[in-house]
Amino acid sequence: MKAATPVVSIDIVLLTILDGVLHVGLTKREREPFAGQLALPGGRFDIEKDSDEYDAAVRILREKTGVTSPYLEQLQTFAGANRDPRGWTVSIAHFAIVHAKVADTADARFTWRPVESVRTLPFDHARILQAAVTRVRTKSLYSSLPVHLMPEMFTLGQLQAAYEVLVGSPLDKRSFRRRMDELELLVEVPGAVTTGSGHRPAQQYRVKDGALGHLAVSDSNLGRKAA
Amino acid sequence: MKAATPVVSIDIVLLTILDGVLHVGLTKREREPFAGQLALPGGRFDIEKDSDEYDAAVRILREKTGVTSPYLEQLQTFAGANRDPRGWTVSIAHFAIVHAKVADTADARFTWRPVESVRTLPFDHARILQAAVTRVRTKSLYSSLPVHLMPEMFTLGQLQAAYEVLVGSPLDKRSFRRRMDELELLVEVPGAVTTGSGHRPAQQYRVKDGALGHLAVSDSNLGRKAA
DNA sequence: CTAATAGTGTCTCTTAGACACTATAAA
DNA sequence: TTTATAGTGTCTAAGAGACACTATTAG
Repeated sequence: MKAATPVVSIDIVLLTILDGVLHVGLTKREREPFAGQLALPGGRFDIEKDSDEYDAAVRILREKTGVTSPYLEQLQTFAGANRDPRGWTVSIAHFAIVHAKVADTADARFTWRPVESVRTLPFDHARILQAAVTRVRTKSLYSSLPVHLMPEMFTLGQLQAAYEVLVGSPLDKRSFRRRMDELELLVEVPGAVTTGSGHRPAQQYRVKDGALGHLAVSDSNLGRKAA
Repeated sequence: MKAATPVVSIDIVLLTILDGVLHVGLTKREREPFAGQLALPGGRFDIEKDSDEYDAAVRILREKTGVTSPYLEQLQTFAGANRDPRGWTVSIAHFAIVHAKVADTADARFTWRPVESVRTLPFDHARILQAAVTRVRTKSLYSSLPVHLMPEMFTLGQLQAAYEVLVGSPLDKRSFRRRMDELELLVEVPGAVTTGSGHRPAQQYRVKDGALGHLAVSDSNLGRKAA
């Protein structure tokens, strides 16, 4: 343990919504410490392959989970002597968001767990998860981040449901639609309408070309109902 | 160059306001590469002394600059193959804010430069500086971050001037004062009044006990005048 | 008296939140 | 006909921005 420089790794908090509940993707650890336990997917830099930390995060996410996320962002770096029993370590934490369809394609090694049901995790992964969830909830209040939870086509009702899961409270339907309209982020898919649902069909939307990648931001409170 | 794990360091963007202009603190590099050039102060972890990355940043800031900042925050981690000619490196960037009086106490090795006049810096330090300035400006719009640029006692006029430097545009005096009032962050210092200034004296204020350390946040736009 | 900053209220406009009914399809 | 969701307009209240004058001190 006399390495002059600590070991650096990347850990990824992968989030999605399944059955209306926020889930986090976990992998079973193959090695000690904590072998066999569920933990955040992570890995080391490959200084041959990775040109920067974003590259590395994309590669690690793909290799460990089979998922390619359209939304991947650096969260925060956690470093210290007490987070890993092997000694001083550094973790550059990221978070990623995928929609349920992509979530289904994840590896078998991979498990989705409702965020609320995850009590303990190895290392300081519970703290990292906590930080990621807080960040996602906060960003959902003032940005279009939740559209990344949507498949290519979706209805406004589905999108509102995603916002509600992330924000954690019900939103006013008309205020929500007004806001989405003002963001000018979505376009109707002509003729595409949900069907076979036993009620009035809904117009489907997709994200405007080029509008994804940078988040649309607004000052609004999304028509969140008061407590 | 075959280290399996990259070298990790901490770099710090230290900011203050001197003569009404935002300045960054730079140190002359003693070693290659870029020996003799001005760069952001930085250093390596000391896994004996530092218990986490915040600890390390505090220590490095103190050792390299002689400054102890009441405000120090992790900014972002920059990693990659092309940021340092020696190979793959990782820098956990932080930013710190001090008021002008503290700035004066900095080491002789240490130089303050107007942010706008800094064109090039070694490594990717120009990019790190850019990111820090952007973060500080953004946070100034909706939080009380600029009070950390103030000495213990200060007038509302001085505080407004600091906000204006960070935000980059003039603020409406009455809207600004109303906002400060609503934040309930400041208290008058009884009897303390500026004097000898050739004009009406001003009430001095200090930050309320315990109110520092977490930023007061508001949704307002600070009475910023429209462009 | 002049110069320079401190300090103080009100109006208006924008924006967010609250609210209820009709429309449409499947069973 | 029932059930379930889609879709649509307006009012109101709160908050932010804009605005002009008096007060006080040093020189």
